[in-house]
Amino acid sequence: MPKVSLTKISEILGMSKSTVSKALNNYADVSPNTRKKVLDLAEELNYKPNIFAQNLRSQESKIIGLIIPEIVHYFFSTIISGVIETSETYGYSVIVVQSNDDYKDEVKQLKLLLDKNVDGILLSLADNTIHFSHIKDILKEGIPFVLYDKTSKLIDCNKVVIDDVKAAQMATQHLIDIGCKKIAIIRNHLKSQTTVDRHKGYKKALLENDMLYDKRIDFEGHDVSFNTGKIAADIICENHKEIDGVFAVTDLLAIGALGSFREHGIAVPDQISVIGFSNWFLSQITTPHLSTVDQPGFEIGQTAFKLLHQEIQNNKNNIKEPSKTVVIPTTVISRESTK
Amino acid sequence: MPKVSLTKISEILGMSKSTVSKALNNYADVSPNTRKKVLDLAEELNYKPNIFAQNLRSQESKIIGLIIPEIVHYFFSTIISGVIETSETYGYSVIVVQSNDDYKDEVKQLKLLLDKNVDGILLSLADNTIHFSHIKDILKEGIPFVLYDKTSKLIDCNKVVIDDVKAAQMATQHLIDIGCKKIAIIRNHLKSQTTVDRHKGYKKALLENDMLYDKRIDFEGHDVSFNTGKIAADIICENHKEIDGVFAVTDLLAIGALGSFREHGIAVPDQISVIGFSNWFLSQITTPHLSTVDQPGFEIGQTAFKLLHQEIQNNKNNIKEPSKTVVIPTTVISRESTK
DNA sequence: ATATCAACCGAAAACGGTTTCGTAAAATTT
DNA sequence: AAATTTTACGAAACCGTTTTCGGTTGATAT
Repeated sequence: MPKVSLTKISEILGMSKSTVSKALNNYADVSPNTRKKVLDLAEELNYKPNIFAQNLRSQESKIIGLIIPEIVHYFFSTIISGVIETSETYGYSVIVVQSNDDYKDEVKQLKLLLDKNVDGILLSLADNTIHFSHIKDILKEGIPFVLYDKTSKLIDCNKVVIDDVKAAQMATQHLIDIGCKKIAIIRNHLKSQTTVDRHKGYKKALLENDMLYDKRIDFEGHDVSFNTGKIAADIICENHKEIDGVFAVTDLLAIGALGSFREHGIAVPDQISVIGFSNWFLSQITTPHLSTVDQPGFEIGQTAFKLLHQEIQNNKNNIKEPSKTVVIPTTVISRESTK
Repeated sequence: MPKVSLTKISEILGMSKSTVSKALNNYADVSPNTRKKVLDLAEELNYKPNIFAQNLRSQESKIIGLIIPEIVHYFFSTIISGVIETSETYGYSVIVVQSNDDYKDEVKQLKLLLDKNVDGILLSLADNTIHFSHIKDILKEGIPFVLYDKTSKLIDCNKVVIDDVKAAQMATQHLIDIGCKKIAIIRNHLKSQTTVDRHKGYKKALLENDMLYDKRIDFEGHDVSFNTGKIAADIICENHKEIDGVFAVTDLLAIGALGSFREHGIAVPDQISVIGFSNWFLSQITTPHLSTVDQPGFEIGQTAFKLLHQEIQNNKNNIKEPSKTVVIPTTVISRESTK
């Protein structure tokens, strides 16, 4: 079955490509009569415009690129979902690639997307990205670009983030509000910016409530896994009977701690309250259900796309706007693990 | 900064586009001398071929479409990951769209991808898809297409699936092997094909071990959620003390059951063994860790892409191959919840 | 000296649309 | 009846690349 092109239609109808094109695109200078003839035949032959030709002409693909650290990750998958659903309503599609939270891959994927001539790019920085020339290059070229979630002050572009400091502070404040007197933090190293910020928020809450920051109950693991949370909580059970509240910088750490407490026969929340961070799906199905901070991935993705789309429009109209950073609000979700 | 095209390079160098193009594409009929001049200037001007023009010429985009029922879903996200990683090594990108497990959306997204002129499509059928004309149409057009996970015998195309019957049988057999005498099943309605098959596998295992299928301990909920699992297990605790094994057709159902058993003070696995299905991430971090059936999403995605790629190649070479169905093997993962 | 052949290059068509601009015919105004 | 405007259409350029098909050199073989 031969593809039916605009040219073919024009030949059949004995008119020029121009007229056919105009008829199909609702131009004013085509008579109702010919318009009908064109539309009818197009319908009959099931004509679909060749998008490659349209892309070439318009120099745009209506496709954007999304670089995500990890696809198999609850929080990030909600972001993907937010980006994809929103972009669809604007007539855009999304090519998704993965950086594996690695600088090398990030650079590679960025280049790959540029080679595909996407209309814009959404990126969350890999953990170990400390040089930004690859990003500054594309900003210099004027390619629409927005950073989401993991960003850097050293890059001047549109961003959408959450306020990790404030969110962590609210989580800690929640523990204080329900009566905790000695609150530990479980976290990973301070090379991750989010961890730095959440750590800061934790200390800020303590300070504002005239509680002392105690280095001995600041548990630093080498990652944010279930096991790391478990190990930290093991130490709490053995050496720190005075602790009655735990703020874990991720839900996974918190759930690991929950497991340890159960094994040690320590009742949550009666003896110790636990709050996590991110509101992963699984925090709803632990026993007890985990209190946490909702980090609205869908909304982050949605907002990121909208910013990008705005940039794309501005680009077309030669408008330059100063960069802005949108902060998506977070909320503390109180469930069974805090009381 | 104006985009630098092949034409521009040819003008600067005072030669034809043809020669420049050939130099860049390693054609034999260009002298080492001119080749060097072209390559040097292209390098200097940071020339990037315009992919829109290449697409138009070659009539291919090196992009495939992936239609997934739900993005925010552990199993499906592993499939996405498998498709994306594999396609990358073949030089393809992936546009991801979501059907929300709904027929209407499936049709819409399929059309959307076709309009984008993707080189091929990967699809998992929505639960309520019972007419297949939208799919048969694109098969008729010869567009490379493969079904993964949820498929239908009524569609003649390449497929990649798991053997749900066999997997469920193995899961049940595992319970029997460890000594369970009375095994319940927790599932949703039989409108879902996967549920039908897993149900079948459960009964098959019972039959082969001369155990009676008992309708009263075949628990049908209206979905496969945590809560449904919990409710079913509540009934088990109250009315069916004889049950010493539970096969849940999803991990979520199993975890709901686990929660109920804990609340009722029933020890898992000492009093009752529980096995789930899918090996979601969260099955590793429950207490006790959940035994389950590994459903290798990454490999499914990987294989699906490879099949699609084969189809694309065959299409180019005008080769027609008969459809085949690849069955990805599943394995029982024995953890703490069965013993 | 001519015929043969390889090496190198370019003109031009092709992919399939969009859009500008010119113009002939028809309709309207003086 | 002449001047003007509107309507409707088409020619052609353009987007940027690939590839076929000749053709012009210069070197080699006869």
